Formats: sequence, structure tokens, C-alpha cells
Amino acid sequence: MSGDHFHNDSQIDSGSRHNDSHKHKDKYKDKEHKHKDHKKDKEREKSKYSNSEHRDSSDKKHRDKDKERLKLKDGSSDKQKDKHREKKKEERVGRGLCYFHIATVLSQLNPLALEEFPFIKSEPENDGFYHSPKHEKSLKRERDDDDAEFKPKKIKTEESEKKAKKRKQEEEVTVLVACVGMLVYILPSLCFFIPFRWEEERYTDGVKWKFLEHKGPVFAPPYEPLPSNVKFYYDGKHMKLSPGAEEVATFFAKMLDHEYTTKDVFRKNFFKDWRKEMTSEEKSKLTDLNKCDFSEMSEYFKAQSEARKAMTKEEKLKIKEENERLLQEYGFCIMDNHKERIANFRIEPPGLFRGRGDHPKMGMLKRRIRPEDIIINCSKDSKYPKPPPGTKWKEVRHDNKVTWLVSWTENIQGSIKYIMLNPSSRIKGEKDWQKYEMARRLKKCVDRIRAQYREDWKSKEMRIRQRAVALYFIDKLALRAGNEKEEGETADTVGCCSLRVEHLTLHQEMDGQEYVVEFDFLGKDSIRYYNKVPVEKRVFKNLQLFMEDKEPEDDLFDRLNTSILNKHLQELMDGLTAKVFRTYNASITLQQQLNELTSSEDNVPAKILSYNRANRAVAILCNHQRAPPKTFEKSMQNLQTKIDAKKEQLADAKRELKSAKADAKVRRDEKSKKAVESKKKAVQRIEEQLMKLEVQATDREENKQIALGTSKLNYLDPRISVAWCKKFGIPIEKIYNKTQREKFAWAIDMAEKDYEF
DNA sequence: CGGGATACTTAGTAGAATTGTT
DNA sequence: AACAATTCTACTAAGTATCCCG
Repeated sequence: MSGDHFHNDSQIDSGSRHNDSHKHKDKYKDKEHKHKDHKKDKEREKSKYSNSEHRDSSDKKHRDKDKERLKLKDGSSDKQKDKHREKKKEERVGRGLCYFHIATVLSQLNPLALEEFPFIKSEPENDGFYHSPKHEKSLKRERDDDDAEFKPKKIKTEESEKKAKKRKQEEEVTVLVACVGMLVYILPSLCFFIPFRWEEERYTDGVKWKFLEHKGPVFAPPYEPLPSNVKFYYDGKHMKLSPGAEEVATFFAKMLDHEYTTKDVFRKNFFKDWRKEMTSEEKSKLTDLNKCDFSEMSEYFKAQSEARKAMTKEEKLKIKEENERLLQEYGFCIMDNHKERIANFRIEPPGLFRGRGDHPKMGMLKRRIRPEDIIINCSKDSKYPKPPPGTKWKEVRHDNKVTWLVSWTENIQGSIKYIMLNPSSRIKGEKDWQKYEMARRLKKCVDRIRAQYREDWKSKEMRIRQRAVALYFIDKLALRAGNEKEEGETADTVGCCSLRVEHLTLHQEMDGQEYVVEFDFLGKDSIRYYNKVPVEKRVFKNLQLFMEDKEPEDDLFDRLNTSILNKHLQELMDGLTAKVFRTYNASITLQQQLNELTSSEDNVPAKILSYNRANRAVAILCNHQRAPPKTFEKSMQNLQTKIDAKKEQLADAKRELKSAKADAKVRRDEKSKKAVESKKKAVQRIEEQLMKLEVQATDREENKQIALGTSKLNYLDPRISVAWCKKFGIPIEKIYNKTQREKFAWAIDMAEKDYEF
């Protein structure tokens, strides 16, 4: 049940405990001067950069970029303030903070260099590309680990000790490399000792890259007409369809087993769009979808997929190789001297649109995308991708203020789709890092902001009260902002600002608690949010006020929208938006839960259970759900059988041990003593196995409807997990799989065991 | 200010790939 | 080796946020 929000209140409480109470005075002083100082600060900061080559006050974009720089700078100058207090800590810190620290110094000398972190550049490798040392290091580790896996287990422990040593050395080398790398940045600013050819981009004024070359997208395979023996029937009579109409018919036929092909909206939308693809003759004949018989087509596709499964190894291998070839050719691009993996280089194939939830456009035809629909983005001095023979791109442009390589407009909602880089890329990694830094900045001032919105609950102005209550929900319940949506264009879902009166019920008293708000609404992806939350009296009274004289379908916050809210947040903290609260609360919850749940005496599986539980607390907070796996019940049963078997095995082993002991007592010889020892070990081993199974069962049961992946990938500062692994000697592979390790390479290299979010 | 356009992040799921079991 | 169970990956929909224009 998602109603369990034990961590919410404690979150707020311990949050304030964390931030030393003696700071309170400063805090309020801060607040008083905030408005006046804000502008000044900005200007002061700006003037620091005024001698930078890119200064141009007339250009708004430049100002924006300055703002971005400020964000990064802020953290480092705060560090400076805390210098004395932190001094001792610094002595203990390893490489992780070292980056920040040197970064601080660096930013004073050459602020631009800061933007390069943590991707310090190196010499080109033999493949002709530059790789950042960090990535290289992770790759190398992985290779090491892979090797280890092939070795027998006994050797592995000795081996891992050596490996640990080696890693330490490696780490030291990395520090060295880092320092050398930084020197190179410092040098040019000290003298005009210009440069090495690997002098890299300084991303000012929103520039995302200087060089971008790629091969363009891979188009969906062309339509292959059905063999003539697969027939379509209308009103019981065979009818040969034109290729265009046939293709769309196959889309429907492939979905026949799905429940949604029975839905009215789906059928209506499909039929309307299908008719558009028909010849005029077909159009006049085919007037009723209910008379269409797709069953032969459907059977044909089922047979095809069976055949695919039954293919020989060679055939499967051939397909695999072909895929690999495509990946090698189209799956990578070159961005600023780095070869980077592309996330989605295939164009989405045509088909029937199936939105999530009750979508008014379900069943509509998603058009085939042609080269003429495609906009290519690459640098002027690159080799442009070639359109397929006989075709043209819609446009080739060279916009280095965006990160996408290819775009097209989709026909269902008219939105733009993009081809972008993989999460492991520099450009995504840096952004991700930045996101967590922003959340950490919120941590520093969240007490002030909370005090402020609590104050605002009493405001004379309705709009301010609404804003304050909404922000309270966003903070306490990790609700999404809730942008307005066009009615009839999408499923009816809401977020915080778009909540309607019908989505909450107020209970003066419920289950022995006062002032309970019951939430029940569909959020993103039409996932239901259901929660009963006790709130403060003042919030409760405000809600009553907001709901007064309103119809159920009226907006709860009629004086508020996301843009107003975000503007307000911007004033409270530079760069703050509603979604930062989700990131912040998710990450801080993970950290707290990990601290609370992990005990160092536990064995590895038990620690991992603790990790999963901490992760789960976050997933519950963020309402990340999944459909229970189809095989859930069965797999639970299987596990239980295994546990029972193991228990029996344990009982047997114990009995054997007992008799061996008795035997040894009588015989008193070496042999029987040894037998006792080995029986003891056997019992221990079995006990351990049993425990592991039980842990697994608990974990799985608790995880039935909860999806951990989303929070892990998008909300939890990976440095928390890395630090936790280091602290408790858990191999990082147990927490992050290969893809995740690639995505979080920056964090894996940056965070030490004492990292604190 | 409001609405459309744009860019980018966050989300759950289907099916492929891998791993475990018999 | 065959099959089942589990994990991973690709896919793409659905959000957030910001900018620009009238």
C-alpha cells in the first residue's frame, strides 16, 4: 500500500536537526537581506567574470549562461566560507572532495575550467579518440572484474586483495592525473602559455558542443507485403487490400490479443485513420470495423514469431551480427573529440498509437517517418550524414546550443522527437551531476524555505496561501509540479498544481489521527496516487477554504500554476524548481534510510536487503509502481519450497552433527574429530544459504508492486550509493549493473566512503 | 500574462538476453 | 540441453521547464 509514509515526517524533523540549530540566527538575517542582496550578489558575481572574453552584456543568452556558471560557483564559494570549520574534514578527504577542492581553487583562477569537471582530458588513445581518464578507469576495472569471474573462487579472495591494492595505486595515479590535468588549466591563466592541442571547449552562452559528427538515423525497415495466402475477409468475403491499407491492417492484426483493441475509442480512432490510407474503392466497401476479419493475419504473425524463436543458432547469430554492425555504424557519434554512444539511433517505426491510461488518441495511426521529415543537426565542419539514395533531409542545421542530433515531428500530438546521446555520455553525465548539486544546494536552504511556506499559510493573500500549501505537498509528498494539459489531447492526469477538488477528501478525524487528507488521483502515466496523510491544522483549514463553494471538477489551486510556483522558487534559491524537491527528498531519504538500516555486522546479502529497503522507501515516496510480475505468485511459491527444503536439509545436517559429536566422544580419535568439524561447517553453510533465501523472499515480497529502477536511475544521487558500497565493502556490481555503472561513471570515480549528500 | 514551441528528463513495459534449474 | 525464471535493454510516452511572441 502506498499509504505508508513513515519517512515523511521524520524527514522534515531530522532535516532540521541536521542543519545546526545555531545557524538559525544567520538564517533569518539571511532572509531579511535576501531581496536586497540577491541582485547585488548577482552583480558582484558577474563582475568577477567581466574580464572574461565572452562578456557581452547586451546578449541575454550570455546572462543566462552566467547564471549557470553561478550555480556551479555558488557551491564552491560556500565551501570557502566554511573553510575553517571544514579544515579537519578536508585532511581526511580523499579524491572525491579533492576534485571539489581543487575545483574551488581552480575556479578562482580560471572559472571556465570548472565546467570541465569531472571529465579531465587526456592524450588520444590508439583508436584516435580522447577518453576521459575516469571512464577509462571504470572500463579497466570492469575488465579486471570480468577476468576475475572466470577464475575459481578460492583464488578470487587472494586475487581481490591484490586487486584492492592495485586499485589503491590506480586511484593514486588518478589523483595525479587529475592534478596534472588541472595544472594544464591553471597554466594558461598564469602565463599565456598557450596550449596543447587538446585545449577543450569552454561552454559559454549555452553552447553544448563545438564539433558534432554522426551518421544520421536508421529508418524503420520498409513494409513487406503479406504472402498471398494470408487473407483478409470483410463480411465473410475475401478481399485483397492495397499495400497501404494492408500495412495499417497488419498493425491492428498484431494487436488483436490485446484488450485495448476492444475499446471503443481505440477502434474508432483506428478505423478513422485506416480509412485515410485506403483507396477510394476500399473506402466505399469497408465501412464497418466489426465486419473485418484479421484472424488469418494475426495467425500469420504468431507463426512468424514462433519461427523466429525456433531459428537455428547460426541464423540467430547472423541477426545478432547484423545488429552489431548497425550499432557500430550508426550507434556512435563524435562530439568534441569523444566518441559517444547514441541512445536511440533508430527512427520509431509506424504503428498504432497506444497512450497510457485512458488516452483519447489511442488507436490512431503513427505515421512512417521519411527522410523528408528529418532535421539533421551536426557541425558545419563535419561530414554530414547522407539521406538514403533518392531522398532528401528536411533540413540540415548547425545548432550547437542544443544536444540533439536528429529530430522529427510526430503526428499524434505534433510534438518533436529527438535522437540524443546515451546517459553514459559526457553531456548527459555532466547534466546529471549538476542536477544533484542543485539538490544539495536545496539541502542547505530547505529549512529556510520550509519556514517560509509555513509562514505563508497565514498570508492574507489567497494566491500566497495556495502557493504555500502546494509547495508543502510537493515537499512533503514529493508530488510532481503538475503543468496544465490540453483537454482532450491526453489522458486526464494531474500533478500538484493541477489537482482538482475531487482528488482529495478531508477527514477531520480518521483512524485516531486528526486532520487527515485523503488523496486519490491519477498522476504521470496514469499511475494512481492514493495516500492518506495527516497534515497540520493550518493546512487543513486552508484546504477547506480552497474547496469552499467549488465543484468537484474545479481546480483546487485556482490562483496557482507551475509557472507562478517556479517563479517563486527561483526567488527563494537560484535555479530552484519544483522538481528539485523530488530529487532532494529522494536522495536525502536514501541517505537517512541507509544510515538507519545498515549494520556493519550484517553479511553482504543482509546489507543488500537494507539497501533495497532504503531504495524502496524512496520508490514509495515517489510512487513508483509496477504491475506485479505475471509469475509473481508462482515464483514466490517456488522460493518457499526451496526454503522448506533448505530447512529440512539443515535439520538433517544438525542431526548428523549431533551423532558425529557423540561418536567422537566415544571414539576419541582424530578421524572422528575431523568428522565433527566438517559437519559443523556443513551446518554453518546451510544456515547461511537458508538465511540468504529468506532474505530474498522478504525482499521479493516487499517489492511486489514497487519499481526500484526509476528512483535509482533518476532520483538518487549515485554518490550516496557508491559511498555506501565503499563504506561497507559491498562490490558496486551488486548495486549497479553494467549500464548503470556506465551512466554513473562520474560518481563511481568521484565519491569516497565519507561522501555526504 | 497566455499559449505554443522547444528541449530535455522521467516513466513503465515488452521482449531480448542471461542465468538458474532440472 | 531444454526449459523456466530473472534481469536487462530498448523503446517511446508523458512529464517538467523555459523561451518567445503577440
